[in-house]
Amino acid sequence: MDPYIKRIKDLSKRLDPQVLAEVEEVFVDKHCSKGTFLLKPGQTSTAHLLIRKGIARKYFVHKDREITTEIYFHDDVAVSLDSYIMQKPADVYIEALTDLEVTVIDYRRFYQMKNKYPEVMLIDKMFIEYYAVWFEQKLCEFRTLDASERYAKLMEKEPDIARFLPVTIVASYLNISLETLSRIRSKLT
Amino acid sequence: MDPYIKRIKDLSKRLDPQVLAEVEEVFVDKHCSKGTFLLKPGQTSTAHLLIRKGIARKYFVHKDREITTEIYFHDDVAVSLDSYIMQKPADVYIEALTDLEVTVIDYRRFYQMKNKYPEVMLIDKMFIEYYAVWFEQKLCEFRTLDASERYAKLMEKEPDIARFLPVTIVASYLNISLETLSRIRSKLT
DNA sequence: GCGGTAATTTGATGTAAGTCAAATAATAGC
DNA sequence: GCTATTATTTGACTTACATCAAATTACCGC
Repeated sequence: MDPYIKRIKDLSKRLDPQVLAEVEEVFVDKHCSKGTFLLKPGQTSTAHLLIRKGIARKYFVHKDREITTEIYFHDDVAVSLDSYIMQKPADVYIEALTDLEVTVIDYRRFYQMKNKYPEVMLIDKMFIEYYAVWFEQKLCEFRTLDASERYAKLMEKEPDIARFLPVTIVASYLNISLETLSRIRSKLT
Repeated sequence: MDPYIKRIKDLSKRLDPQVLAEVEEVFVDKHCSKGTFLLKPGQTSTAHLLIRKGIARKYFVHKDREITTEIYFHDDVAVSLDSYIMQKPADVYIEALTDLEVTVIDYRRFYQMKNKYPEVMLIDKMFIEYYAVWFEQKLCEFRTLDASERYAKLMEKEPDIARFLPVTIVASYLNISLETLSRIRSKLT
C-alpha cells in the first residue's frame, strides 16, 4: 500500500474512540450490483464511496469513446473530486464493474464532523493531498512516457488493473487504442 | 480570476483581524532577480512562494529536455506540491523568468498557524483542493485534445502564457515540439 | 456439445506530430 | 551602426500510434 495512504489510515485508527465512534455513525454500508452507476453526469456527488469489495471505475465520454480515468479496488475511495469540491454536477460516470460492497460517507454529515473535530478535517485534507500528488504523477507520465512505457509503469504500479480488466478498459485508462495495447502485450511474450 | 481562488481570497480577508495579523507575521517579502532558482531538484521545499510581481515557472528535465509544468503570474503560488506534501526532495526547478517580488510563506511557521486556527487549516485545504482539480483538468486535456486544440484552450484560459513567453517554454508547457507550435500559430493567421 | 455474440488479435494503411537541418528573423553587445 | 548570438520559421523526412477491416479466439446460453 502507498505509504501516504498508510499514514492516513494509521491516523484514522488513532482517533479518539469517542470521535471515531461518532464518525463511524456517518458510514453506511451498501451493496451495488454489477453494472450499476454510483454516479452519472449531471448528478452532484453527495458522498465518498469507500470500496470494501469488488471493482469500480470512473470514466467520461469524449467523441463517443469511453475514457477510463480511475479504477477502484478494495480500500480505494471513489469520488468525483471536481463535483465534490466545486459542488457542481459531475461530468463522469462511476460504474460498478463487479458486484460491490461499499461504505457510503455522506458529505453533509461528514462535513459536520470535520468542523467539529479538526483531526477529522486533517484526515480529509490528507486524502485530497494524496489525490493531488497522484494526479500530478499521472500528468508527468502522460508528458514523458510513450504507450509501451505507460503500460510498463502500469504493470509495475497497478498490476491488478491489467490482470483483472478487459483490454478495452485498460487501453482507455492508458489512453491508447485497444489494438495498440494488444500489440504491446504480444511483443512482451 | 477563478471563482474558487476568489473564494479562498475572500475567506482569507475575512479572518479574525487578530488571526490575520498573526498569520501575516509568517509572511516575508523578498526580491529575486531573473534567472534565479527558487527551488532545485534535491532540495526539500520549505516554503510556499506567493508571486507578487513578475513571472516564474516550474519545470523538470526529461531526456535532456526541459518540460514546463506550471507558469506563475501575479497572485499565483509557486510550490512543488510533491515535495511539500511528502516532505521529500523535489525533482523540479522553480525559476524566475523575470525579476520577481515574492512573499515567502515558511511551512514550519505556517504549520503552527494551521494547528492553532482551524480556519487557517481550511484555507490551506482549499488551496490544495484547487490544485487537485486543476491537475485533473489538465489530465483530461492531455487525454482528449490534440496539439492545436491544446493551444486553442491555452489561448482561451491562460492567454498571458502565450503572450509573454518564448515559444520554447510555451511548447514544452503544451507538450509539443517548438516547430509544431510555430506551425500551429502560422496556420491561424 | 454447438451456434451466436463479444473480446482479442493481426494486418494494411493513414496521419499527427516528432526529428533533423537549414533559412530567416529578432535581440543584445560593442 | 554592424556582428554575434539566440529565437523562430519553414521544409523534408520519419515514426508512433490511430483507424479500418478481417480473422481468430473466448465466452455464453441453451
